[in-house]
Amino acid sequence: MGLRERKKEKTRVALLDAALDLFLEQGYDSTPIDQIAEAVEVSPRTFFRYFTSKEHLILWLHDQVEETMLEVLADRPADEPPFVSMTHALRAQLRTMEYATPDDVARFLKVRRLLDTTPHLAHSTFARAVESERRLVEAIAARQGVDPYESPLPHLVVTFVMAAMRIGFTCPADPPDLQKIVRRMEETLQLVERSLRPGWDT
Amino acid sequence: MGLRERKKEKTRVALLDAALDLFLEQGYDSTPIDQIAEAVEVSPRTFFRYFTSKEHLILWLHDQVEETMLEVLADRPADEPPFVSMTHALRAQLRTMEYATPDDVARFLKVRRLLDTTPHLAHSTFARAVESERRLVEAIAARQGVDPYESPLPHLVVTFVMAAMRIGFTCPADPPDLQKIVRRMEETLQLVERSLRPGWDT
DNA sequence: ATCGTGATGTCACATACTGCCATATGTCAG
DNA sequence: CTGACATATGGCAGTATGTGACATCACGAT
Repeated sequence: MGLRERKKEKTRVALLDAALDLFLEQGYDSTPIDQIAEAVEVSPRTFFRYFTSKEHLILWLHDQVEETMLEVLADRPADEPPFVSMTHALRAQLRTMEYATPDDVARFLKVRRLLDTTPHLAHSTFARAVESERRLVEAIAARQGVDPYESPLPHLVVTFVMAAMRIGFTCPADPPDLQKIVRRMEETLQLVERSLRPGWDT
Repeated sequence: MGLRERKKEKTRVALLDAALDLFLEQGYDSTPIDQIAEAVEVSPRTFFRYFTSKEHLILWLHDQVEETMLEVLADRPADEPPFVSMTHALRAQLRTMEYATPDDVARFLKVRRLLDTTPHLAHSTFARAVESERRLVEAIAARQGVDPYESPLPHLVVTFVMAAMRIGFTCPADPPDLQKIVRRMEETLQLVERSLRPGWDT
């Protein structure tokens, strides 16, 4: 990896970390872009070349999650029942979270805490989650060769599985503990699996 | 109802209708607030006294839906299984949509068409939907006397039922036909009911 | 008729973003 | 090592969203 790319990556992480700390310290709305740019000694104009908007700072981690889930989904055998594939994709993500680096864990928890105090950001996050689910639906529908806007089944499969993630994420972080969040997601997923009638998705 | 209130209501609807027509004509992003205010001969500052933001124009109808669902939920007998109460709340909403006034139907379909061409607005709408679900979860949890952040059950109940609404809403409106949308929501809800194992929510 | 309350308009202002062009810096070929 | 190219960055000007403060006007109760 060239010097250029490394430098860019460094700037991106620096902007993210500076922003998270400033947000937690003095509030999201009270932190202008200029201040974030100032903290990492970068022009405000440059900020928008790394993140399309202020919100995007918060959604960026989320985008990474979506990406890995789509990759796992693509690697599952094509003849596997879609619900099972989805549970695998979610569990792979849970494992990724369990074994994340301390820095990543810290960032995740900072975002999590921020969402508790800034409803607007929570909304954006859920909006992005819905968007992710739409892409997952399309992936599953494509694999089955059905039109996702004709059959509701792919949509239901995704909704049922992702419910576990959303519910686990919603429980208040007090104190913030990633392991606890992951465990709750796993428990909820098992509850969903138990609640469904065998063969419901055929 | 006094003249004052009637006038306010008239202004609100005028702003909404003018905005929807302008948005559909020339696009959401290309329509500044000033133009909407100009169209109903009101100062831009006044616009923000009726709608907290440009997005709020689109979310306003949605807020009405949430309100009626919460009311229906509150009227259901306390000993009814929560999942059944939720299905009643949703079906009440479906009936409201079926028998809406032509003006309301037109507004609904305009919003629906707008969401197809403006992803950003679709995101906001879904974010608001998640927020509504949160309030429904709290209502159901309160009725059962459980902490919604301890037990995942109220959350699952709401997610499962509202999935039908979301999926029905998502199908493309081509041509826009409210009856078709309502029918699709009802079908999906029945599919959800069939997919769940009896007694799953106890 | 009049007075108080609430709706509206006007102005000033902070902040989020965007386009444009000049400059600086990494990259690669010779 | 050097020059040419590509790309990242900075600065500036401009547009749009949203907010606070204050004056003015219209409705409504007495």
